[in-house]
Amino acid sequence: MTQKKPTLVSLAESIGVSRQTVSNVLNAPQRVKPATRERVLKAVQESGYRPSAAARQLRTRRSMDLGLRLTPVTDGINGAVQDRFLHALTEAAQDAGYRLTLYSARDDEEEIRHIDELLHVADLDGFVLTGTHAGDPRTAWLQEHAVPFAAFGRPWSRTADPFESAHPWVDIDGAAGTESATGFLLEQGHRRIGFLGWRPDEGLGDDRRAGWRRAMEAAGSCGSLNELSAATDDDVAAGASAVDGLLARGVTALVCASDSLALGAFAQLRAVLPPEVEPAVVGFDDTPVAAAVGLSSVAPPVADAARRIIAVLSHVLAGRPAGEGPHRHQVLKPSLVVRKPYALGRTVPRRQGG
Amino acid sequence: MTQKKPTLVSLAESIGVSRQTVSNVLNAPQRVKPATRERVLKAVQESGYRPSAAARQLRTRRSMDLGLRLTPVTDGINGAVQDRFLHALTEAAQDAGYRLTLYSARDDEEEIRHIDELLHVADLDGFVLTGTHAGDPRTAWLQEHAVPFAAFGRPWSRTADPFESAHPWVDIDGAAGTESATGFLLEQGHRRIGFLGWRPDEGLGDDRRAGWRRAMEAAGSCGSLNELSAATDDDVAAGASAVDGLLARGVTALVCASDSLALGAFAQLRAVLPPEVEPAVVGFDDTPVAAAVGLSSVAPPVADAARRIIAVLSHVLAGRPAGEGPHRHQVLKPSLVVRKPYALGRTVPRRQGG
DNA sequence: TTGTAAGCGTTATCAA
DNA sequence: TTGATAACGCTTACAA
Repeated sequence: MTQKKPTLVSLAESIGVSRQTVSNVLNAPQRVKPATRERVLKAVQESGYRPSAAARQLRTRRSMDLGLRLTPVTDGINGAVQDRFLHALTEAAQDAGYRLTLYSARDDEEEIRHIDELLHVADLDGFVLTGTHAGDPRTAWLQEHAVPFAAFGRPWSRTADPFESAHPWVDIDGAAGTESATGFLLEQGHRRIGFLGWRPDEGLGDDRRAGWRRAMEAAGSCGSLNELSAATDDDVAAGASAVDGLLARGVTALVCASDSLALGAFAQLRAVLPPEVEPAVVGFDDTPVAAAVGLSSVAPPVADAARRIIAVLSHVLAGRPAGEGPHRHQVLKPSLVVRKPYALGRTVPRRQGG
Repeated sequence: MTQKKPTLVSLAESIGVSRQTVSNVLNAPQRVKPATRERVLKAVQESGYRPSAAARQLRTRRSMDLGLRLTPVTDGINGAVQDRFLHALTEAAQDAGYRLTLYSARDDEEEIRHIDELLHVADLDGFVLTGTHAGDPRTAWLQEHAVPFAAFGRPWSRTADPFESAHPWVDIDGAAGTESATGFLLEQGHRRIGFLGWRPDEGLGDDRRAGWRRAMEAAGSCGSLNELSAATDDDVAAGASAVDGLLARGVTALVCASDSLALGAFAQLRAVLPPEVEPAVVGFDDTPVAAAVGLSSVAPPVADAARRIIAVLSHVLAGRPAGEGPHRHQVLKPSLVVRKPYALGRTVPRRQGG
């Protein structure tokens, strides 16, 4: 039943060639005479021989294994993005001949320790970084130690140009996303469109806010833009409680930095507005929650991003020159998913705790 | 900057002992004289030496690596369970000294091919199976090939006793979950409580239906139970469209086999019932969507399950006898999370009795 | 075009 | 208690 696994040697012996010939057939077929090549390949097929990754790794110093940190699911809503990303990344890595090893870390420092450990112990070939932010210690560490990696997220910095960055990265154009969301609301006739986002972060959040601002300014709404913008924590309750202030300033529609915020805002608007007025809210990330409650949302092409990340990273790992191959810095445009809200309820959402 | 990685040999030379002594300090400390042991350990610390997994694996034939399939996120709602499970599993594996390798497969046959491949190539020590079902070809294959594994999900079968199963598994007691959900609705005064589930599957779905049935029978509702039960696909739309038929049969409250179904049913009830009537619906899995919408739901202890799976599996892999150590077959009771619709973020968890 | 020799870093075996 | 020797399965360099 369970057959003993053939090795290069046992296979070579069984067909009367040296183990080197078999290795060549697999790694440098052109060096082997077609006739013997055929014979060897047939034997490989029949025996089900697969080279041992450990042995190969020991010799070549390449593990064909990539590392990815799994961040704790904070909120469950925005966590869905990680889920989709992970899945696409697994498939892309698999297709490219790489395996994916997960590790879990609470913060950047812990992640660095894990990377260091995995580098020593398992000889990982490279890493995929997610959630890059201003002053990210991980990119610095990896570059210092000459570890190949690609980031999902540009290197946020006020001073440096991300397109000059030494490491490859793929990112979503958040600004373009909120810009098109704002454009959509403008088309619907809204003029005082608010933005509900996070506190200034020199990163993701500011980028999304910038897109809204750009669209508003292009539409001629200058001057009072600051008062249409709110900055809070990233959860449903915070989204709900920010709404009243914005309404007081005459806001009739909202672009949000996340689906969590959007959902909170949406629920609150449902509670406050007259029943015949449909709340005009657009979220960000197109999570299952948005789909479930019928919330419009900006949909980042995470699966595409994952594939591109593997493409650049494996290009780098193959030792190919940076000039050819996939672009080392890519910004992907999100799309807008427009939905009609379900009638889920009219109750007032409340802030947890106090 | 980047220091050259020390090896067993270089480390041994640097302190003037044989490489074997260093190896012994690490793997069989009791065989080494305390004095030298100290000396070696100190050198290990200072040099930051870590044994190479590949070399060790080549020698010991153990990879300290476990495999897990990542199933495609079908619906996004129920997928959240996989996310939580994966996270807990990663941490547990990490803590137990194992690494986790992911692979993606569309169906059981493809999974088996991947397992076979990973076994040959990467010498994985074991696998974690999820989503077991009646007539599962994977368990058969793994047993036939003597591959260690543990399943999240009992071996569903009409004939065989799952507790007699040869392989370890951990499962959620779905019936207990729906039973307590039904009990909760009974307490609220409902009498005609419907069940909205999937078509008969000799597995997960039937189990959840059975719990509802048990609670209803215990409450004296015999006879007409079948007409209170509906079976559909597992998505929001199907949940919504099943509602009318159930209402026509006098159902006043619903226990659902998933949050997708529950959400659909809930939305439909909101649309159909008079505004002052709060729909009484309980979902299953306690997904972020349920939390966001304020839907009561049965919460399976997935994180706990993940930890227990790693515990049994690593017990098996350590070659320990089945008699001692963690139980090889474990059924975990879910809890019921009671929410008020749209009381966003405000949850009242209830403990499940007995 | 094919075969031989050496070595990747570790642990198992056994002798000192 | 310690150390020498021999693998584990593979690839690289070089010789035939």
